[in-house]
Amino acid sequence: MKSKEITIYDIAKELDISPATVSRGLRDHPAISRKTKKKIMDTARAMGYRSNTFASSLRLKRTNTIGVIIHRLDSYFVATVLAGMEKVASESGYNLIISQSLENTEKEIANANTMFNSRVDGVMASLAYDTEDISHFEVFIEKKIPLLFFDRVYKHKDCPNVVIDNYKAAYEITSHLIEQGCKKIVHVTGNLKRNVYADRFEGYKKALEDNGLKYTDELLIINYMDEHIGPNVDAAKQILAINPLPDGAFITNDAFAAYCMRELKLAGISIPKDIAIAGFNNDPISGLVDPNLTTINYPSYEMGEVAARTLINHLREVTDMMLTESIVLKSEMIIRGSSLKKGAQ
Amino acid sequence: MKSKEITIYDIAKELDISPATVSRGLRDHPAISRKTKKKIMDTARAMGYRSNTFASSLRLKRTNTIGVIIHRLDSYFVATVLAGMEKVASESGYNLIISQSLENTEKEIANANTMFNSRVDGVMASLAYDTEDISHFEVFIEKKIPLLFFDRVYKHKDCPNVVIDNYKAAYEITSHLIEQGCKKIVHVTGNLKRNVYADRFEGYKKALEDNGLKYTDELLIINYMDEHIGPNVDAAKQILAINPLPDGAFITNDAFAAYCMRELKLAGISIPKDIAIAGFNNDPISGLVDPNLTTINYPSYEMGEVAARTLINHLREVTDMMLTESIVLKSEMIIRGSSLKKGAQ
DNA sequence: AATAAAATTACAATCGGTTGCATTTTAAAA
DNA sequence: TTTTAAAATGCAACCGATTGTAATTTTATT
Repeated sequence: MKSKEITIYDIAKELDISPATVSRGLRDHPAISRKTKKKIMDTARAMGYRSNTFASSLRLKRTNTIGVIIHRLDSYFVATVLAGMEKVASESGYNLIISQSLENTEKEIANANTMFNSRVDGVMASLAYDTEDISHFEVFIEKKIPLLFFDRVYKHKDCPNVVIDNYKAAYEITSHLIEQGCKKIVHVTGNLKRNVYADRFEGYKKALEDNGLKYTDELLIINYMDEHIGPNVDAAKQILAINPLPDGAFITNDAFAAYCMRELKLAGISIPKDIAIAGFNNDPISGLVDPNLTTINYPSYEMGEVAARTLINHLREVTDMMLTESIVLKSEMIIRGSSLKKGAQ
Repeated sequence: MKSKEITIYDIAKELDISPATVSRGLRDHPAISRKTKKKIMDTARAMGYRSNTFASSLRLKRTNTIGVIIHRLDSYFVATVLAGMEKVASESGYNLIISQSLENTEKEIANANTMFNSRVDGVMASLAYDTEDISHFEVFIEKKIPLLFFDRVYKHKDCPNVVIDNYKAAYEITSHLIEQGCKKIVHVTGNLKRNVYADRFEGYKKALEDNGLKYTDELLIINYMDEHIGPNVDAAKQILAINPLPDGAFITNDAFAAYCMRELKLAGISIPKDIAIAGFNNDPISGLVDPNLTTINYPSYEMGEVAARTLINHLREVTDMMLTESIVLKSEMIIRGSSLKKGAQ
């Protein structure tokens, strides 16, 4: 004998008014008098009424739900972005539906379809490792469902994106390594088709060039960049295989850099004396490894907040996000022991 | 001119049959002939039909959505649990709505209400740091919406929980410290009202007792256990303030333990020689700090999978989870350098 | 070919909230 | 008191899928 669900019809009957008035009263419609509104509100509370979102969504064609597609939940960076998004969304009365592609394009396509069928009001996405064709996102654009990319973005005229200046950050941190005396800096990074890695690579190369250092392909180590394959030794091994040994390494992920550092240390390399290391993200791990890791502070929580706020404001027609091409957040270098060949500053 | 949404009525008109047949055809109802079904399916695909979930939910009183309430997304442990949940849920056609309490009971209450109003089919929750009264969850129980707790659980006759044996794990790791020669072991942990911390505390005390060591309140350091307050030095300071200095520490969170280790090392303490350290969770950080941290492997991803599977099977009436009181997952100790006073094994 | 049985398909009500427009009530003006 | 305007409320259709029951068609049986 489950307690029956209360509807506006029940409230209407109770107060002997029409359901339409109840509906308007509950939504604070101006055509309803103060007095009636109060009666309705009170009765609704007393009877334990809760609005049926489906009936409402069915009528209004809105869900107050935002879909988020990310590559994986269990990454410090992603979890932090999500935390920021969730905060803003929940403050604004939106629910978040989150799904992970696990770096797999097939799954990303499936997720996009699920979101589409769930009729989310908007979508925030960060692409999987090797997604190139984004036609699975076209459905949103066609149906005018706002779509926004963050971090791993795709430049599309109908999709704003929220990013940091990866090029500049990479340029800056590479320059720092050079300034510390590095002459041969390897770059460990991910799939160069992804904007984040491509931009960092360009920044890195430009810094070398501007400082009279020559870039050769030998210096580029492409890696899967997965924090979760556990102690990854491949990259470290590849570094060690280079002859003569590099004296600097710019690794585009702190967790990954931490694993490399461990392997290098095990191989008897001294950091930063033999090789100076710089990471990316300002993962908490960067402050815990020995020596502490020089890195780029990536405002992940803020990125989540900004992305969510931008999308929600657009949904509410507060602002038109389609006027925006991209939002670039501030990032800054954090210099720590792992790169200080010249000794502490 | 946004393309109009296709409904079963459109398909019905196109094929000159009734909407009822279309509905049944799409859901593979046995009363519809093979031939008609095929026609319906093909036309639906051709016309770009997508089912309207609200209309369906309104009718069926189901949402295929599961609510998850956690304390915070940006915690390694939580993110990993969520990853496991998301995997299982998405495989089974369920969406996950995730909201974080940020360790705040007020927000947890608000989240529970949102979930309730969103009419989730079921809920998985891990309690906030100091939630004691769980009456905000009673609505689910009253409305027979299955509710399951994981990790930070609350024993309630209508709510199964998924946990590890915190008592045993703590007993084991404390015994290990003792076996390594520790005579004075401090315990750094969280709010003892939370089962996870209470159970670990009991296991720790029992291990001391069984080995003839005396427990005194001086050895207990209660801390907020937040990985995100950044370099937390309080606990480390408190340890250093104890006279004579302890020779062992069991800290119930790896990230937290890592921060403590850093502070202790800065204070000139040698680990494990002066103080042996043990953590909890098997956070990746445990394998990166120096020395590597002895810890308990907490099967977080598996916990997420198990919790989600249990709830979904219940929703699908495959199994009746209400027959289960709790599911205890295996955990095991991982011995690493931070606790090996007697040298590597 | 006639009839019964089985297999398909259609009708119409339902789920609960929303909203354009019509109607009633109340207040203000004449 | 009557007229008119403004404010408040009600009517009824609609959103799209589902389903019990009735109606129709097909197939099998004699």
